Amino acid sequence: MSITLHDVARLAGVSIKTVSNVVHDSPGIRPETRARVLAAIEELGYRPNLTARGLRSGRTGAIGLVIPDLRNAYFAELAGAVMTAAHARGLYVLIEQISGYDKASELAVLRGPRMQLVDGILHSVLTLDDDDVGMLDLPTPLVLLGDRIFDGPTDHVTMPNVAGSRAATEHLLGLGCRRILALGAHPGEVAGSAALRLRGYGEALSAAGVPVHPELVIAVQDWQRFDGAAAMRAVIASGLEFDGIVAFNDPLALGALRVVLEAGLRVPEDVAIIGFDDIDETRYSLPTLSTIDPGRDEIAEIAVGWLVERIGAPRGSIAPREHETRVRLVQRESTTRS
Amino acid sequence: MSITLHDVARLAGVSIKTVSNVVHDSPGIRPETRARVLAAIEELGYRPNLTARGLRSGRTGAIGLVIPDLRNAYFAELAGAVMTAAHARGLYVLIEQISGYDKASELAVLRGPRMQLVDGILHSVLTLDDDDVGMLDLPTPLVLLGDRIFDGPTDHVTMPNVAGSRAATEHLLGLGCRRILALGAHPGEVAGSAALRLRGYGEALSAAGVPVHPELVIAVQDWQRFDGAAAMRAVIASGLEFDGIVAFNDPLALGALRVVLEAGLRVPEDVAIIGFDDIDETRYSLPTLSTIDPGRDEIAEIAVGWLVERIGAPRGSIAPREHETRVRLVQRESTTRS
DNA sequence: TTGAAAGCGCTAACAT
DNA sequence: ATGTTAGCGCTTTCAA
Repeated sequence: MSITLHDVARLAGVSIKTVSNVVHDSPGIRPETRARVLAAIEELGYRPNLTARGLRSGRTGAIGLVIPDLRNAYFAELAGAVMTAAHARGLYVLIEQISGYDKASELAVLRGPRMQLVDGILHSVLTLDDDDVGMLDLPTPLVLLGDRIFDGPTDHVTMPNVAGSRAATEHLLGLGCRRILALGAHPGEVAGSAALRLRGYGEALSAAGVPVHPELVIAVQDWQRFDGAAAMRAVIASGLEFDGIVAFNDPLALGALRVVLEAGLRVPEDVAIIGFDDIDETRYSLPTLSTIDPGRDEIAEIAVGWLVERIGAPRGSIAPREHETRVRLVQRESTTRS
Repeated sequence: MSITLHDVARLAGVSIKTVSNVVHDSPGIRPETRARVLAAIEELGYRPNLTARGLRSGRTGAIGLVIPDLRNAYFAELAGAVMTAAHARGLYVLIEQISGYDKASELAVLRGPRMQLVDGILHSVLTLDDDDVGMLDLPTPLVLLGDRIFDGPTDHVTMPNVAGSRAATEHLLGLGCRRILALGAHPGEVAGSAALRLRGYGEALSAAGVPVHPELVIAVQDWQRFDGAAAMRAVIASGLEFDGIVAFNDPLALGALRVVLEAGLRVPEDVAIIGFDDIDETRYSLPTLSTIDPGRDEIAEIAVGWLVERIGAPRGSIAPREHETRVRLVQRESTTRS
């Protein structure tokens, strides 16, 4: 069996209360007592039992991170950032992936048994939307990430979707592009990144007085390289003319890049391409990919901070807050015409 | 406060033992009693407190996964596979990243407070080697992943490093390549993937009667795209002749691919390139990248299974086991000459 | 400044 | 077939 407070207390010749006080640096302990206890702890190699502490205190010291898929580079990088932010506050992170692409799976994870042992949840919303905010009234403190729910019952941290894709589009317009594809639309979707990024695209064109051609808005199923490549094959086969691509995320852009090059077009001379998310890979493609940096570390830092505040505060005492990170356009070779 | 066994017992008019039995599907409960208890559970929305259960049973229901870096695609994909395997057994996964590239950081994570609340640890060894196995004598059941420690005190699951790079090299030899670069060596390293993969490369050449030229073995600092690109720039600048590249992982191969193409060489016609790990990205590069599939799902499945066995068995009762996954070469465009 | 004791919610040995 | 009860290791009043 492992060493308990009692063992330490016995060796030090004090009560367990005193040992506990020493462990917690509580004030009002005579230096010599403290030294004796510390020595006993050292000698026995005592380590507090976190489970027992959790049972007693009602806290586990863990936060849950609910994300769609760790295999997706964006979320893997986000998870890394969240872990860093959490560790800085002495918390650990329990990552859960949403198993299916539907509301039932998403709610199942949030309500599931695993999220029982966390003090709070960071949730990157996948399919839920404003109609479902009622379902988010969990007993556990919650902070939302992503772009599907804005008027939820709790804090929300997001990236500048509209401003980002607007900046991306303006960047291509500045290069002289006039027939810019918007790659990654989800037709019929109202909430969600696809809708917001499409809005930014439209705003940029309108502001520049460039007509918005519906045929330049390219729908895709998913946001993987595969989808970007497939969609671009169809575009090229159809003979549609274009001179720039604003892709709604980096994998889409990389998939499109590949097909565009295969078709014998030059990037950025014939077609300028820009992505969104600034995943690591964009630095190493050929050509390197311009993109929008979503401020992942900033998102993680704010979200964890807010969650910690909520965990420490009485339920309902904090009004929902909203934070959007700053836009930063990262220009690389795919949009740099010499 | 939350609902406890007592609340349910009171409502159902039974003792907490009976409720506990129902929750655990223990045999010997009259159907009508069970129905009554189930109804009470439903009515009150009772959820067992996992912390209390953990304190009582000495199990937490969690396993720890200690990996170098979630931002690395290989480990992110491995983590996903481990989570899937763990969930199938009703366990959750606590991921920890090793903060620094040194033995102290690595041991700190293994011994750290967070690994206290797991029943067992899956550890992808980063810097420890055979000299350090003594340090792995943890109180917690442990299964090792990776290629640095083979004669450790516990189970070890690995991929076919030697056989994989040998197969990769043989594949290029089969295409007619005779001056094949080995990209990714770590000079002086004995344990670790780099040494093993270099051995496989040498074995293939020797078996084919092709001389091993030391200048074709290219050392790199790290195994990122950046390093592959930098090393290849130096190679090309030096005027060294080569007609194939066996890269020791996929990012190295992708970095090299980029530089080779920039230099005006054709892939695979002038230079055939093959990587190692089969990360998702290899399906989408231009050209797509041939690689060695390390059997990630198989690794996760076996490792979690063995860890569960160790958790359930008395300490020291299971002799160390070893499992190496099967080699599978994935041929894609970068080595397909028509 | 330190000690004694109750109890967090659960499991399991022991009774009935 | 079901009930009683003693802890798991810790925190936390309440006393001394």
